[in-house]
Amino acid sequence: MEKKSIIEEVKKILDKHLELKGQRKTPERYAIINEIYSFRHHFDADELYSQMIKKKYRVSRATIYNTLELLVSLELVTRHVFKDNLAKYEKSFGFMQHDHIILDNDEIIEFCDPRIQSIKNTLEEMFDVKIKNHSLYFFGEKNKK
Amino acid sequence: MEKKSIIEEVKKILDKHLELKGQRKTPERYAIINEIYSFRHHFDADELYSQMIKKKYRVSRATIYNTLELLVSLELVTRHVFKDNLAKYEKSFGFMQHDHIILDNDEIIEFCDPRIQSIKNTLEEMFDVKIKNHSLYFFGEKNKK
DNA sequence: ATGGATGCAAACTGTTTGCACTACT
DNA sequence: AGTAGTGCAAACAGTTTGCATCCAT
Repeated sequence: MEKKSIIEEVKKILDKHLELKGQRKTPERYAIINEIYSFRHHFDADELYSQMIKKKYRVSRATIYNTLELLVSLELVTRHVFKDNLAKYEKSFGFMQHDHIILDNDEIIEFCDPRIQSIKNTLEEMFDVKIKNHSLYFFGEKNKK
Repeated sequence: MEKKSIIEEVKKILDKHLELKGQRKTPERYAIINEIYSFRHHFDADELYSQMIKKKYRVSRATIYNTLELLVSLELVTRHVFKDNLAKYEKSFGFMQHDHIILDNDEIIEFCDPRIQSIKNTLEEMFDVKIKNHSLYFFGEKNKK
């Protein structure tokens, strides 16, 4: 049994979803997810757009935004709002879920803490709600040594 | 010894700050903080502006935004971004600090959990950073009974 | 062939900025 | 009197929308 690469699996998930929903398998959708999974870190809509234009793809901002929305709904991409009025995105399939520390110099530290899950569990019970996701950012600065 | 009302204390803090920094004690600044502390829940810049116009104050959006920024920096007001592209504000002096659960129907539940503090402490030690504040939102929906 | 998806540009929305005027110190 | 702060409107930036066209089915 062969291990599939992440991008292969991701495309398969997209494929399945499009078939199931009767949506079209346009080349743009695959080009965009391909590009997204080539990014190492966070990116914004315009960075994605520019990079695709530079690589001679023919895409529009509208399609970028449409596709990002689709991929976020499939949880293949995660959306962040670190600063105001600028959504950042991040590939999120096959990677460990994590939260972020945003430093003054715009450096971003990723971390994972199980206590956030236990807070979630407490809240679900306490308020009789189903929690679907969360957004957690700590803001700070490096200690001078 | 007499107990001061919250709005009195808040105005005194603003007063002290303005004196210390040599900034002017304009009537707009006091009118705005007065208005803010009359709101029971979260509000956005435009709600604040509209309410003040309705009450026949003469203020501009520029001053609203300037003053909100000032008050946030003094930690007399807290700024949230529940949805994109819309900052919400909330009075924050003399009230217990808390985080939020945002439900699908836009209902907002406030909660307080000490584990978030302990996560903060862990992170400060682990990454040698000083964390100044955080933003935590859970998103979910009410359970059907 | 048909209508879902795209590209393009214009519209939109919350916020910021420039500038002339006002009023606090 | 001098200048920080204001009101106003125009500018701005990221995102959304309307519409003609295209192309996956």
